[in-house]
Amino acid sequence: MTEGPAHQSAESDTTRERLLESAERLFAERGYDATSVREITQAAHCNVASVNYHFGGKDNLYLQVFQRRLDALRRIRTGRLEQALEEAGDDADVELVLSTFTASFMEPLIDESEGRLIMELMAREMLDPHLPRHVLFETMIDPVRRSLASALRQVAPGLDQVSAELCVHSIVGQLVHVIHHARLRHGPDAPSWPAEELERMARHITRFSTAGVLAVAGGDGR
Amino acid sequence: MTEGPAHQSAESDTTRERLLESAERLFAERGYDATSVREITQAAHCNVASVNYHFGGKDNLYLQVFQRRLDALRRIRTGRLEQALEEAGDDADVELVLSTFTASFMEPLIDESEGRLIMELMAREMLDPHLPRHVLFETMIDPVRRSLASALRQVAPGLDQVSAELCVHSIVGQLVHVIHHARLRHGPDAPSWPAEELERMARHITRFSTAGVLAVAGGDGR
DNA sequence: GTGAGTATAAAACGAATGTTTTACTCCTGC
DNA sequence: GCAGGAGTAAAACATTCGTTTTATACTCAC
Repeated sequence: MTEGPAHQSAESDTTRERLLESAERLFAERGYDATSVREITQAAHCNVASVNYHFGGKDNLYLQVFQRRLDALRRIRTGRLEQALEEAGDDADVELVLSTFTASFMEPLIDESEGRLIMELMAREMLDPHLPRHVLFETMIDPVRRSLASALRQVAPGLDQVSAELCVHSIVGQLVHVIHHARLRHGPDAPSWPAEELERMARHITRFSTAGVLAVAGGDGR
Repeated sequence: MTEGPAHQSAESDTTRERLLESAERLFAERGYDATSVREITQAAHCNVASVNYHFGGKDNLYLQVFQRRLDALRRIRTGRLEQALEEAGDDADVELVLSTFTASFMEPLIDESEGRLIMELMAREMLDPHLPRHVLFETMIDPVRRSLASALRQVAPGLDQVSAELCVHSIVGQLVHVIHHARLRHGPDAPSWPAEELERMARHITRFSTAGVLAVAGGDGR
């Protein structure tokens, strides 16, 4: 009576999995330092010592939270681009690349909370690193940047490597800004964000950046 | 001998001012939670109790660090835009607005460390708020956004209010991304960042965004 | 000179942190 | 039946945190 054994969604999972889920949510909402091991274990309905038993410490639990999601997220980002370029063949253009990338970037923010949390975690980690220096870059940021730069150069032949990287910066900067903006508008603990607003942002960023890339690729006159 | 009375730059200032400077630097480097009152007072060469004596607490010290800089920074951002529009008169165009705003946004990152620190602080505060909700928005973000949106609509008459705000989002997103990118490249404790690299970024963002704004303002065909 | 007020310093306080120790309950293999 | 490992829980651990208290110089008005 006093202890409901299965009245919550993920109650039947392993303690280890419950810890990962609670930690992911709390780290994303409050950051590494502001989240205590006691809060995590309380949310996971288990003892304080569980974190050290299953993960060896708070820092390694934080690392495992990232490693569980990063590979899948990187494959989505890079895979969608390659797939779209392949399907379009010779019809591929800058707008296709940008709408595809923008969509793959924003999808996790809409449909499921899983992806939104790892985006929040990455944004925090960029500003306040608590992971080994290479983790985020080697398994996520650098491959995605290279993938987008390569795709842009395929559809905009006038784009040299340096300009392509600058355009990647402009596009990613706009998209990351969406995350910050959406959190400030709807709060950090909202389960998901309104799809129509995000889609309006996606259409704008695609249009804005398509013109930007073409201008940079085509020299001053076009 | 053991106590150098004036061997440091700001040694002769008041304890209150030394606290503000140490706090600004440490909060910018490590964030609010990761910076302890003891670290701040040690860096300011004074006692732990000084923070509570002069500011009433860590949270109010943090607030005062912001209030000391925000007004000046807002005036730079908005003032430069009005000044440039006034001087150019009828020759004002989108590129002028964007190069002016980009320059005013990036200048604090180059010439002096004072401005760079408040930029870092604002970036952290956006992700992990520790100020009263309204401070950052009412005295900084909203006025600057309105100023840039207004300037854009003056030089791009086809731009409606909603599209102008979306363009502001795109431009600010790129510029904020520069700060994050520069810190990751050159470390959070670098006194300033290489001017030539920032100027290259500024030129790119201006060109990229000019084309973006014109495309959004001009409808699909132009 | 003296007392009120200001500024600084040293020490102590209670609370919260991550981690470790210890004990208890299962379950499994034999 | 029982040794032994895995999982969990309660308690204690040492540290660190922001803050408060107490005491000590210094200044200036009277």
